[in-house]
Amino acid sequence: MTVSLDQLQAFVIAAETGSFSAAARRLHKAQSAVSTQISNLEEDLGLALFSRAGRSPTLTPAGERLLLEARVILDRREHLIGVARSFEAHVEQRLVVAIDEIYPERIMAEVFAEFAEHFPHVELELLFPMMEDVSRLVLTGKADLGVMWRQEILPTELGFQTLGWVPIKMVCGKHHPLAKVRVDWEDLKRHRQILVAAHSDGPEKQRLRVAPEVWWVESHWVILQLVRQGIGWAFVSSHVIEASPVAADLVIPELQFDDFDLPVAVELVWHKQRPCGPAAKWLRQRFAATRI
Amino acid sequence: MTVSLDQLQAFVIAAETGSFSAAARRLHKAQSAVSTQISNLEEDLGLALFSRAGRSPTLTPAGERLLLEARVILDRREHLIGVARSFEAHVEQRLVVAIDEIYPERIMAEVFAEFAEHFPHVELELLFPMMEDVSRLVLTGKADLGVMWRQEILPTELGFQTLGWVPIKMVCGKHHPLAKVRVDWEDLKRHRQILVAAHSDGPEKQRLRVAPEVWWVESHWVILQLVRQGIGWAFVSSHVIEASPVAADLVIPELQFDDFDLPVAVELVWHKQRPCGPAAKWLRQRFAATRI
DNA sequence: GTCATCTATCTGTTTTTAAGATGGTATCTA
DNA sequence: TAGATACCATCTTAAAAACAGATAGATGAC
Repeated sequence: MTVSLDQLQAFVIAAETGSFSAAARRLHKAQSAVSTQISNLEEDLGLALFSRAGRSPTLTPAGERLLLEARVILDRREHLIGVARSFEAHVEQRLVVAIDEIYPERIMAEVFAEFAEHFPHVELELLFPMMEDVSRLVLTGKADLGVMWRQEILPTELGFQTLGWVPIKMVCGKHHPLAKVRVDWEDLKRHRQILVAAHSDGPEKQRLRVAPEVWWVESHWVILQLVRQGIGWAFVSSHVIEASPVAADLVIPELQFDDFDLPVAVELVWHKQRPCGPAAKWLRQRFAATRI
Repeated sequence: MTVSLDQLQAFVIAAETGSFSAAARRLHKAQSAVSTQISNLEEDLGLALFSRAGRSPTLTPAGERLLLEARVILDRREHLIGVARSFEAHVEQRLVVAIDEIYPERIMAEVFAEFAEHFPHVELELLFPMMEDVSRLVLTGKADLGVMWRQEILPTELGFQTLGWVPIKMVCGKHHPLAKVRVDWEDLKRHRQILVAAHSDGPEKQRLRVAPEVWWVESHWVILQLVRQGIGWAFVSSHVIEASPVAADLVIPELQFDDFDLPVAVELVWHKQRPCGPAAKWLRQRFAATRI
């Protein structure tokens, strides 16, 4: 005879309830069944799991230790069944989501925390490319879903939906010449602008370009580091500025022209022809339900 | 009906052999048994594990995935049984070994590699205290076994056995005044000696003291760093010097007096009254079998 | 002491599992 | 193309295991 899952189940429940009878009740079996199962298990293992001295059985040291192992095995069975159910429901084995850094991290974390609960068996890959790179990844099938800035021209193969608007602020370093003046449009043109760089070369890349002199940087966080050093000014979404460790050294100057806080639309993007599995569908709805 | 270990076993073996019949032979069962077990498992999980199109069954994508899970579960069963056997054999759950740094690391690594194979279920804690601290740990029960320098006065509660002799060399930095001369005993007294520091204050601590001016340092590796800087000279076991990343900057000067390479005896130490379990016994024998 | 509750064990029954036999199918060879 | 071989599914029957129910002994609460 060999250690079976039923034996382990009886063992674990008995250890939890502290009584074979109670375990039998919880398992909808007769008390004798549980009693013999545990007895058999003990014989198989060659040691006593419970001490039957008193009224109710108590775990021996070996029992304590093996209880941990038994729980692991039973958990793994649940896990296996969960994975099987995912297959049954045609849940994706793997989901790749590309998200622009302008999407607020806090909300993202909430969404994916829930996702992990609903789809514990889906392997998730999160990419953080820049701007148009998101749509490129979705277009080429390297990502299943994308979250990105609204683009004027989006390939027709892609479906999209607006998630909300992220306010964009002009930001510069504490000691930058623009830090202390009311800035007008011409002032911006006179200083170096630091822009988000994307791998792909599209018209979108230039949309926020104001100054003739620009640097391209592939990370918002690095941009803020550069801005802090006084190397130039930049348009950055406010939540990135707030969450930045260098926020204290940054200034959001007053603007002379019509209160520029250009809200940028954030879009959810997917490929129309590629069918969405349940996990992707759920994510789409969840993202859409959370207005920024 | 529920997923059972026998089913998983049949599944895994069938996947490994690529044939239900072969799996049946390996399991010493009839082919029909394996066939129905896998069939039942598939029904339980609600999906096909194998595709029966061709001559021999091949895993479906779901089968591939679930094979990993099944293997984990079966491995954990083996593990559980292993832990149980340890209890049966009264193997220690946990073993604490205190080892002086002068014991050669390479040998130590070999010994514990073998130990891990023989006693995969024993939780091991390795401590590296200095000199007499080893015997203190063994004496107070904080360690089960100790490996240390021979001490002149060892508490009578401790049993011990010599493992071998480690040659001790006098070492100094490349630019130290002693580096270029034939050193005599009086020379040593004139320069700062760097000694191994122990937490406990015993006579042993002073045994290797030669110079009036000394520093105490609790790590051989740090001692060599200091020696390299020319801060002083030290007695250090040669394997520590050789294994040191700063070996190139160190010098072992010629000695004028009777070829000092004071071999220090390395002892295995245990507490006489505390009974040794199988794991400790094995370790003692293994250490003793390996002469340094 | 009495009562309620627990566990171990026995007994007969039910369920599950295994083996053996059979038939159908794919693959290889002559 | 026919035959041989190895494979899997299925059916039937026999063996084994698991189960419920009953009972007896033990423990702790009152």
